[in-house]
Amino acid sequence: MTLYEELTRRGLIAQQTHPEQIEELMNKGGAVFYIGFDATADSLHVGHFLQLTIIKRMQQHGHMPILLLGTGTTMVGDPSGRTDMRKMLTVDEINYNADRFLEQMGRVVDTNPDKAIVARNGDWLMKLNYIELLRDVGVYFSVNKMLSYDCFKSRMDKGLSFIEFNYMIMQSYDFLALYREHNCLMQFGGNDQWSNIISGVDLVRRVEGKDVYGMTFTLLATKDGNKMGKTAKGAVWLDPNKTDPYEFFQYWRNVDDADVINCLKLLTFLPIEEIEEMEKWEGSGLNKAKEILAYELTKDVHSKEEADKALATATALFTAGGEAADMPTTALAEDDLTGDSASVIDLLVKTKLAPSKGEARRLIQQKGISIDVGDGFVTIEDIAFTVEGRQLEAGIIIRKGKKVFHKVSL
RNA sequence: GGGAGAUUUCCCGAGUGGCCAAAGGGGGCAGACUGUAAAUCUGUUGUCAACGACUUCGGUGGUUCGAAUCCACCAUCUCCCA
Repeated sequence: MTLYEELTRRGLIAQQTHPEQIEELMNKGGAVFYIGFDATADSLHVGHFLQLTIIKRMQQHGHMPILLLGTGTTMVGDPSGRTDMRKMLTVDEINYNADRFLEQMGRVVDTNPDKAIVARNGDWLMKLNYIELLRDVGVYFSVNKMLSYDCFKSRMDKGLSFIEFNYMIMQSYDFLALYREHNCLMQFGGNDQWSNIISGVDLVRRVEGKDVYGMTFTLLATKDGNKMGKTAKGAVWLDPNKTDPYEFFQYWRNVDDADVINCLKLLTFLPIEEIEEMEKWEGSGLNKAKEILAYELTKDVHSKEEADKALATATALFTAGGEAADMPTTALAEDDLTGDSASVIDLLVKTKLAPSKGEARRLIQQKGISIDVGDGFVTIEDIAFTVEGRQLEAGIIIRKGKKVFHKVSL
């Protein structure tokens, strides 16, 4: 099976400008392509991870990726898929974020100079001269056409500032710059990048008279079209300090039945045949598929050790028997105690299981809290319940609802 | 530059002087049912020393016994005209 066939079979390909040429380039090997990453946060998220898996697959087939860090484009801010303007970031913030990106990328793809080119578009975008740019590049952009793109249409009533309107031009210029510098022939990205990508393809054709190609990948979304990788608390980050590996594991362990197979296909490196086999599993059998998904992703994003630990912890907590080694833990200090004990309410707040004491009270009243001081979980019924200092020294486990476990020690 | 309108709790959105910690929906959290799923039903969703108190309705000041609601100024946003 060729790489192109595999991507197709996994349902990864969303849109492409020149299907035959792209397929040919991909099957031949040695193609230079790029994917851009705007440094809008200090960690990558699962959407970025999907792009990274593509880069990895391409590397495995002997292609040369350009990892483009958007140090310049982030100064402008991509309006695609947004209903309001992004927060403006400072140069320092952007550079800091870009460095974090690069660190994290190294865990998924090969960033060695002979296997990948790392570029920062700030290097050329920041040097652009306004009038020159208008004359050299601006002439090729039709405002009428730009306005007809979906990414701008949706902003017509909400308002769209000129800076955001220019984002597309910046991204198009990147393609031109990378084509000139590295003979880069393809740009990939998430499907929300389609209009930015095709305008880059257009620009290179108009300026250089050269056909370059663009392809987008399916966005990671649930069956009913919601973005995946978001929780009430925010995004699911790849940075273990922002989303700890156990939480990361749990996120995937808990996806809807309807989404497991899709996630396996889009995000994991498991052979497609194996996944298609799982597609036949039904009902509670899918539980196993979710476990596989969670394990595979934790392994690919963090490490095999972290994945093993998370799996062992989950098994221990949910099916009993076994050591619950890896779970969020809070270590208390002596002065967190009142006398020689601590009230559950305080513990809930200190562990951040409850944001306020009122919330903590409510949880207890609704029988949502149970505690294991060494001999199994007991539901706490009394708001004034306290835990002894010596019990804390031995370590206790607080359980909130069904799925949230937290260890407390002294 | 001129005119019209908007700004409410996590989000949307009601509320136009006391009955407002503020309807309704969404989302979140918990309980039941389950498969660590979905759907459904129930409870809950500002803070606290909690049948009470305190802080909130863009900001600042004012009117009033009493303001999310009225007035003034400021800020931000949208629309229309130039």
